[in-house]
Amino acid sequence: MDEPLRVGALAKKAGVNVETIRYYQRLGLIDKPDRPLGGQRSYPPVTAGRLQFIRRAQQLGFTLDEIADLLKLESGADRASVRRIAGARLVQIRARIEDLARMERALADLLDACVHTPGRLACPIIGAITPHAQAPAAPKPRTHVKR
Amino acid sequence: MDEPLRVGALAKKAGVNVETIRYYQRLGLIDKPDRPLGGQRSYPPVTAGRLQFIRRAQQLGFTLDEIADLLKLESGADRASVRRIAGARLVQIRARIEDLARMERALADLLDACVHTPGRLACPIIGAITPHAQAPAAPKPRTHVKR
DNA sequence: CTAAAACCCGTACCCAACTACGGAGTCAAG
DNA sequence: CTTGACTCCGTAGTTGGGTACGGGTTTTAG
Repeated sequence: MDEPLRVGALAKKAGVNVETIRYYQRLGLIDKPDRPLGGQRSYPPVTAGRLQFIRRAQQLGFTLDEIADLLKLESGADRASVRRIAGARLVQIRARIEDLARMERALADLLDACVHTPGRLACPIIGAITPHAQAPAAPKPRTHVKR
Repeated sequence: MDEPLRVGALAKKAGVNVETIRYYQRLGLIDKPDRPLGGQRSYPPVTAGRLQFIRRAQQLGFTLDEIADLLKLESGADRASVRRIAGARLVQIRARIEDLARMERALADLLDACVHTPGRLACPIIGAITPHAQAPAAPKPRTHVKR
């Protein structure tokens, strides 16, 4: 159970698409073993572990870029760097959650209002979105919100 | 204050990029006024309101596709359709929040563990991601997870 | 030995929401 | 009447994480 695998077998073992493996190779996330003169590459079984590392890190919200960094630190004792990466990601995740929570509240309130508004009045959802004549507009016409 | 505007002025008034206006025209979100024989288009000032409608709807989490639908319903009394669109978006937003909340908890716990683990032990973050030798692998070798 | 399966590789495409570019036309000021 | 700002238009690039295609080679099953 330690024999080398070819891409197809490796992909099956790790539960990813063959194309994904090739993609990760292009990104430098996994090694590309030498090709024996025109032949087909064979991968050490540990590569499957690397692929699973990547998948788990993705589930924790890391980007492939960050995962590349984490892989460099994988065996190292550089916990400070790992914490830095994880901390940065955590901050981003929290910011995104707050963003979405704001949307959720606003939208839920509007839906509620819509349900409880008598039918012949205007829809509160549309009302909330529609600009009412001379609104003071943006006090700060700043750069576009990067969504 | 009701004179027609050219794209540049319209863009400034609405706080968006000129290119964005052209983009929305391609998508059919805003009208493209006729061009007077080789000349430049002029827009009625209400178009700025339409652009603000779009921006506000975006802030509520609607996609441009959905916004196109909402714009069709803008003046209509079809509250049921508006509620359907808003409801669907709300469900998605909530699902995304739960996703992120899971990540947040997991990552926060790991960071915490990392901080409270003596330095010479392995980093718990890396440890959590690393596949530990012969894990039972996937109990369900199912089709590729559509992420 | 032959045909099917699997591999290799480059390239192009997908999603969303834009942004950028470049050449040509137009418009207003000096 | 020229300069410079603005507009028009099609096309292409961006980000992130892949997927798809197609033609050529290699391996493997029968």
